[in-house]
Amino acid sequence: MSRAASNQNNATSYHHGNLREALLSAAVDSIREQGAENLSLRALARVVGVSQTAPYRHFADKNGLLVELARQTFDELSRVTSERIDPALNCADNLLRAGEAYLRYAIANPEKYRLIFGSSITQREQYPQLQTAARSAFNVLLQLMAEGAQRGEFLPTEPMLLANNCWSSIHGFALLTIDGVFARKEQPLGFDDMLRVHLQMTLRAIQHNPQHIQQNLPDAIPFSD
Amino acid sequence: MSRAASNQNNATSYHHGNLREALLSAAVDSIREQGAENLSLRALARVVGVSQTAPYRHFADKNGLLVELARQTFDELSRVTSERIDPALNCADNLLRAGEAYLRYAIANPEKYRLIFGSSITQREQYPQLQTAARSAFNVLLQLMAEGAQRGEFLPTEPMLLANNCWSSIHGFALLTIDGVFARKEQPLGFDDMLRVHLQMTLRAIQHNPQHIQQNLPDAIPFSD
DNA sequence: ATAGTATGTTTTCGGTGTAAACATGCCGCT
DNA sequence: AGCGGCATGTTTACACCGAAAACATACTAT
Repeated sequence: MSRAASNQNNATSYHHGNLREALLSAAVDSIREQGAENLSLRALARVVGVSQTAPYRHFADKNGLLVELARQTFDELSRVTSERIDPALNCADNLLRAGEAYLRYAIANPEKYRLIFGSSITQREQYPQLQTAARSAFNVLLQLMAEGAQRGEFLPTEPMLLANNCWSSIHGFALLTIDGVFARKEQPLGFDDMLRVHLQMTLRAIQHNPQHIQQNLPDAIPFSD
Repeated sequence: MSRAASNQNNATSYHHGNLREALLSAAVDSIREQGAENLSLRALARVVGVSQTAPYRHFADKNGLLVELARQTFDELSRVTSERIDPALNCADNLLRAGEAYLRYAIANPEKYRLIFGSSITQREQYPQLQTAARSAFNVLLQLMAEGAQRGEFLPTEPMLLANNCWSSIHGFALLTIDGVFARKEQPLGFDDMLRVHLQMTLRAIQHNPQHIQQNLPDAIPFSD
């Protein structure tokens, strides 16, 4: 609010006043439209109305800008998932709720989701902020697994193994959906039902008590006979 | 063998004689080393020893070359998975076998695997050969699901829903592994065991009879107590 | 008021994809 | 055998990109 707001969009001023945020915002628009692969710093500069090298005052290079976007995306993922976890509910339901939030975020923001996992960003290991944000997002899941295992809802094994499985399953579903790989016209269900069925099966993979399975399944998975 | 072989590597000949295959081979090397994002047609031409626009005689554009590589990769995936399916075995075991072959191929060829799903290739819908190859690979899984459901090994629901779940789970695991996202030093198991545990859980998600679950699990999933 | 510094610009380099016009030489037909 | 057409490769050219270096501007703290 202090300086940036007082100066933003003043066409005659030499200093933009808000360039960093303006670039990030334009970058989000750009990757939404053409993907992170096609992001051009020069094009961003043009959109924002600034010289082609001005972005380098705010980001070491193109990769640096992408890293910042990815960091924000991990934080948003942490938020939407942890928001849906309610300590009053059991872990199975919390997994379904957080999983659905995760998938809906990924599918609503496909290019941002691709960005945080894809290979557009290089040398991730050199950006500790990025590692930290990613780890925080994973910890939401890991903690849920630990609690579920402890409470006997999930298999009594290492929470890391449970988390790896859940994350793989949900991550894979997100990407296959985003990439349009599921042949939509051949699907027996609409997308919302598909999503819930997938999450139910994902839960089933790690649930401990078979009677839970018998109780839960018929609600969500349509049987053929 | 006919003309290409008789003329290959003749340094003095104007015509390369083998350019298409030489480019594809060089492209595989290149994406193995630097990823598909960094593939440069000009660099390929240089490696092969040909002018920078010669590749355009064999591929409409860079995307066309990548599409051909992707098509080959899908075919290889179809082969390695279907090779491991043995009609004499039950469907659960066949899923574990084919799943392991799929994962090992993906992990041994990370850049090729990324290529076939990532966004390096654009306008996939314009390449029917690519769609066909992808569909063939998926059909290996889909047919296994149909048989498993019919035999009562898997949940009695639409094979497509079973296949979506398995594929998501295995695909997600492959990508998280390839992308180095699993924090390796925090894993309680070595990679081979991690892989088998994941496949067991993936199977568990769709297995019908709880007693199968009780039988199968202790073999592969280490319990904490 | 002014010095220092953060920010933005100009210029320049080497790299890329790819279109257009041109050169070469293999293959089939007479 | 010779010749013409066509597949294949080359030259040249253009517009774009990331990024480094030297320079210009104006905000901020003293």
